[in-house]
Amino acid sequence: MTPTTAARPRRELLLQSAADLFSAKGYHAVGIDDIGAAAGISGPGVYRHFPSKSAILEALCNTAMTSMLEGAREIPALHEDPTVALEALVDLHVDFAVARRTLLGVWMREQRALSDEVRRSLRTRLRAYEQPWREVLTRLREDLAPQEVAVAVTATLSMLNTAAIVDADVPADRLARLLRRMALAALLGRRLPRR
Amino acid sequence: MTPTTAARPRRELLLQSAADLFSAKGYHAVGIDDIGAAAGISGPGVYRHFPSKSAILEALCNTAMTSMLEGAREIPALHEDPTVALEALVDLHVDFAVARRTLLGVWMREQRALSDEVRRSLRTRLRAYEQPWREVLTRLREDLAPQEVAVAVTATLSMLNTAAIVDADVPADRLARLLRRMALAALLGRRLPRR
DNA sequence: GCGCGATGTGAACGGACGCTAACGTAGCCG
DNA sequence: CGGCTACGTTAGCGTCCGTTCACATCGCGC
Repeated sequence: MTPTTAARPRRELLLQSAADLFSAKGYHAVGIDDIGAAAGISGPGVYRHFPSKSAILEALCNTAMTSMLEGAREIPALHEDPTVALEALVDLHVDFAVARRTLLGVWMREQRALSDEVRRSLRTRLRAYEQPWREVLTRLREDLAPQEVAVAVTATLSMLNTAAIVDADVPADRLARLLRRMALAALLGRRLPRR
Repeated sequence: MTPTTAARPRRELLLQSAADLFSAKGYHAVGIDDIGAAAGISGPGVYRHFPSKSAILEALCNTAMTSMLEGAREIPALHEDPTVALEALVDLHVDFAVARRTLLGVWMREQRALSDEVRRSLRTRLRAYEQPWREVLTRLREDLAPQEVAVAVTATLSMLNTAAIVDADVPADRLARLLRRMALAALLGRRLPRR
């Protein structure tokens, strides 16, 4: 578990609590008082750490996005073989989706609650995240038009993100392996790619 | 297009307007006044047709669910060959997802706004919808544990539902074919199933 | 013509909730 | 100590919005 209450700075505690609450009940069903209470302070004390409720959500979504981008940036350059690169991308995303499921769930479901401006920024960063996927897939699937490549990537990520929603009665490593296989099959098509 | 305004009963118009608005802005960002205005009446007149705002959302979600269930119920019995049955299920869902994209989008994103009771009911019906998928897939994939089959089905549907979100710059039939292939590949695995 | 149900309207209520205000206290630094 | 900053607390303001009320209007059966 996380190092207990007092040691961890309040701001982190608030983010964690808010993530859990948003994930469980949805952004609009959670009040500022709830968030504060879950972090050990009550109500308006939250405003000592965040300027608004939506700023908390924004921070969570940005954390999620940053976490994703961080890992994926250098993958495609590392491998000449596009199949290997694709496998690396899938692995990376699956691991992330399984490990930070609540954060990912919040990001997926609560974007609507953000201002247009912030949403645009997040969408831009998402496109950046998808970029290496598209590049690699373009090399592997010459039968697909560019927009089809884009759709295939979006659809695959959507499938992988199920990890954030699924009931936890499947052990994490088994879930990860299953999703990994499904994603690669979906992206590469059923005719065996190689080997 | 749909038969114009006056002819169609107001209730249907309200549902259509609400679906469009919810899909575009999200449930919480849409006011009763907006819904009324979009349907040609204003504000509280909506309450002549629905008891509450959430009842409109409920009606929309139920329509979506019913529409899905209706088609899928008798598929698996029709075909002895599980592969054929699976293809039929995929086709059915893809067609639905492409044809009623706004409705599906609302159902996907706005469930949180419903009461627990209604949500439970919808989840139950969703499980019923997924049942034939699980049966067929169980026959085809003896390597998967039952929970894994369930996850695979959920993940696949999640991927197919991307059709409701994707930017419309891919023609519907091409989108449908792409998603169909991806779904079958994901479900059957990359080692060719047969033939 | 006359009740009467169905449908729509503008006005207003009431509760929830995000956020501000005013104030207390503890630690730190000179 | 004196004072500044960081962090909390309780009380309450203001607003938004779903919902209700009281009241028109229209069409229709008797």
